[in-house]
Amino acid sequence: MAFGGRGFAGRLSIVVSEMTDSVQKKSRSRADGRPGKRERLVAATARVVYRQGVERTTLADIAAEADVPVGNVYYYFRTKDQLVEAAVGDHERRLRELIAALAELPTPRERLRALVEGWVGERDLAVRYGCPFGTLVSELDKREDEPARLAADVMRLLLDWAGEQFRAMGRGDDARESAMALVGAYQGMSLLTNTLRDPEIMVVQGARLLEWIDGLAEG
Amino acid sequence: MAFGGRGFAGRLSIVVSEMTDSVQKKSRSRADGRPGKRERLVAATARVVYRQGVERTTLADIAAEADVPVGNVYYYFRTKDQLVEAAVGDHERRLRELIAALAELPTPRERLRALVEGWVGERDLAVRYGCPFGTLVSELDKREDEPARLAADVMRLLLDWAGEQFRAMGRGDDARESAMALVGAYQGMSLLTNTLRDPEIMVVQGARLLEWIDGLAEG
Amino acid sequence: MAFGGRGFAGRLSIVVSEMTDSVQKKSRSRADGRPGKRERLVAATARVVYRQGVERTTLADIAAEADVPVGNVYYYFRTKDQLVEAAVGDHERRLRELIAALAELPTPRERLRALVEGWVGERDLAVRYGCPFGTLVSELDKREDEPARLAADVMRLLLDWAGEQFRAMGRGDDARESAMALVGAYQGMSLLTNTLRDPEIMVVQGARLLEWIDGLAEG
Amino acid sequence: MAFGGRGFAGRLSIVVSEMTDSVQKKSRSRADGRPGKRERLVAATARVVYRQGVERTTLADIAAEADVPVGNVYYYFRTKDQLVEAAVGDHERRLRELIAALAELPTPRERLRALVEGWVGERDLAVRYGCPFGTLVSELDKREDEPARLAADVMRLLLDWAGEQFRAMGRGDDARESAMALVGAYQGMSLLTNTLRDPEIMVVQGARLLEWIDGLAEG
DNA sequence: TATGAATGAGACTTCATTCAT
DNA sequence: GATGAATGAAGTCTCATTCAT
Repeated sequence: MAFGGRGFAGRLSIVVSEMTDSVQKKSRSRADGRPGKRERLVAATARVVYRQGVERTTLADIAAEADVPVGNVYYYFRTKDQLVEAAVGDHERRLRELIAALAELPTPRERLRALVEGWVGERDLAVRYGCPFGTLVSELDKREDEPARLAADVMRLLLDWAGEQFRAMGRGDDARESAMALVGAYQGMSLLTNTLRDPEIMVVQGARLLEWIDGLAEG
Repeated sequence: MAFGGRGFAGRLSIVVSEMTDSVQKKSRSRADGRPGKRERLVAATARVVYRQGVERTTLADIAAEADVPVGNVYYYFRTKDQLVEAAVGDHERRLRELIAALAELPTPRERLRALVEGWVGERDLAVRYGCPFGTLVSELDKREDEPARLAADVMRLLLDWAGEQFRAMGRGDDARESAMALVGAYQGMSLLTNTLRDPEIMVVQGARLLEWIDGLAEG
Repeated sequence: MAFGGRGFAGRLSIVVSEMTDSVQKKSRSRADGRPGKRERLVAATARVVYRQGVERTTLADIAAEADVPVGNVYYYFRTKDQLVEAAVGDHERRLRELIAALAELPTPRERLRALVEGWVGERDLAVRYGCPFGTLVSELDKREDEPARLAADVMRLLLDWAGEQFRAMGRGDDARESAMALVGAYQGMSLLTNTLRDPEIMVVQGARLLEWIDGLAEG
Repeated sequence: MAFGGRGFAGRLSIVVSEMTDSVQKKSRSRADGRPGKRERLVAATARVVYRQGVERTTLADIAAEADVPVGNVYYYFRTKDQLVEAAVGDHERRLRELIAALAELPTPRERLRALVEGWVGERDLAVRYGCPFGTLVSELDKREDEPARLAADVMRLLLDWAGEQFRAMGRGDDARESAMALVGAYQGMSLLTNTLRDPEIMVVQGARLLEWIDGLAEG
């Protein structure tokens, strides 16, 4: 899930662009001007898996996207599954960054609004490949292994955060229910946007969500 | 998409059970007491793909599920993709049957309610594997081939039907928008139900949808 | 080898057309207006094998070309090899017909000339698929089984006949050698015509052969 | 095409033996005493295809002949066709080597003679499997793909070279025609030699070619 | 650490041949 | 005799993983 987007005063744009850009040769998290291979591999996995799905993605694809020799991948990750787990972890990292960014907004209502606006802002991505995290979860949910469990945890993180916002708005009774509705609606509209290749769906459904949020009484 | 469920006076239960049962050796669509192999293969594909996803499903899996020798599969389908296309077609068939069954209800509101109740009725399936059609679509959406296009068509069929119901309720202005919200909500809650392995999500979110439908003014 | 062609007063055109035409539904060697299935299968084999080569030709290809159900082929021929043998036999039959037709010409020189002219007349076939018999022989020669042996026999038949003509021209000493030169030249020019897809090669090299034949002293 | 043979002062024997020998474990183009795998695979392909034909040759055959695990073949060549293309390229390489060797002879007449003598010198090979290149071309000519086109190019290379020799002998008018006659004759006699399993055919027909070459006036 | 190369299990697919009716 | 369907061996190709250096 590109959990947030450009809507929130551009603050989330970097988070999103990570999902968009391919090999970044000029990052500078290391002396030689590139992120470490481990990071490159994780990011590459997230990106390629987003485009192709887990099963259709080969290690060769990932290695190529990360610009790392295939044989070298195994120095950092013992199996393909560990790479997938790391990619899930990457989604968690982005989610946490998003949450941190949203925390700067004064009210829970504004935070929720910014979240939705971010989603809508990413609609062009959703048109082609759906929700980066949702489509991954959907594929992993068929399985019952570590990657699947980790992915569920990340989903819980988002739901919990959203629940907290609703609670902070005074809706203690149905906070969790509302969180489910919010995130569920996002996942659903992402799927339809992707299936019908129509970005307007995100716009219209996003507006419905904003209206709903605005209409919620404080407590 | 197990498009409908047990909720509607049990009328849809057969439709749903197709997705649940495994090899049926005692069907009777042919003299020897079994459905034709072609049908068996299509149904088997839909079932196994639902459980494992398209890419993780091998022809051997399908052949075994259909109780057909692997080599024989190719007498009926020239490629794995054609099998997937046929499985998508099977989802369409089930959707059309569901729509036909719902047509017997007197008002659009009742039809929409029955649809939602059907979904909720299937929640145990959703808990383990998500929406049979939604998860398939999610996987196929990464592709740009015939199976993907066919799947999109089936999704459109459901959206169009739902749109008609809303229109028949006098909501010409936002009929399509409402259809998107309805189907999107179902897809979203199916995903969350599946991810969190919690059937209650379907119950609670289903109730929200019913409330929403009930609250819609006629025109 | 389309052993002869249109050159010889059109007499050989039928022989050749057999190689060209596809399914002939209006032949009348039987009451129902079609040749027997056995004949159809043999002719179809010769034709498809000519176009595709032995190994690339499947029984399904042959059955389709002969308009015979696949399962039925085995009533007439126990194996694919027997079909190939029969096709070789078909080439022999055509060669014998050609020889019989040529026998009507008064002198051996005229007979040899007619043979060459026939070959040149067939050049458009050779451009696309080479010599019908030569390419078959070339493929079978790698093998050491019955089809290969039969094919060699047919080649011998042609060489023997040509040798007789040269002998009848009084060239007892090198009759066989001349026959080899003649047939070899034909095979070679067919291959080059086919490889370069240039019918003019047949025309030019055919003219050389005619000159050579004309220049041979009687004894 | 074992384009040349032992006739030319033994100079071409190595070229030819490449076609004859099987797995060479004691070559020394690398430190470990074996040629690179890529080379081994190409050579093995040329050899096995020569013996069995393209279609009857499996990757397993090639891998075994090259002493390489089957799965490893695909590290070097992505498809069987690419292996065939490489084998065609190998024939081209041998042809170029032959041409280079022949270039050392002072006159075109001697070069053409040496070519023919080389062919005759290889007759034992031709007896069993025909012309290594001609039989390959014959099979590929039925197709219309890259291997077929490449093979045609190699044939053109030989024809062009031969044409140049005839031209250098002053036969500008019919140089190309003579080249066709020469190469065609070789292909034809190779086929007959192979079909009848008689090496004498090469001797006798080779002698005819030499006589012809000798009899050609300079200009 | 890094890397090209190697490996083998297993996937999809084809097809000659056989079977049941 | 005729036919659709069935069968299984074998072929091509992919890919996660391991190895040797």
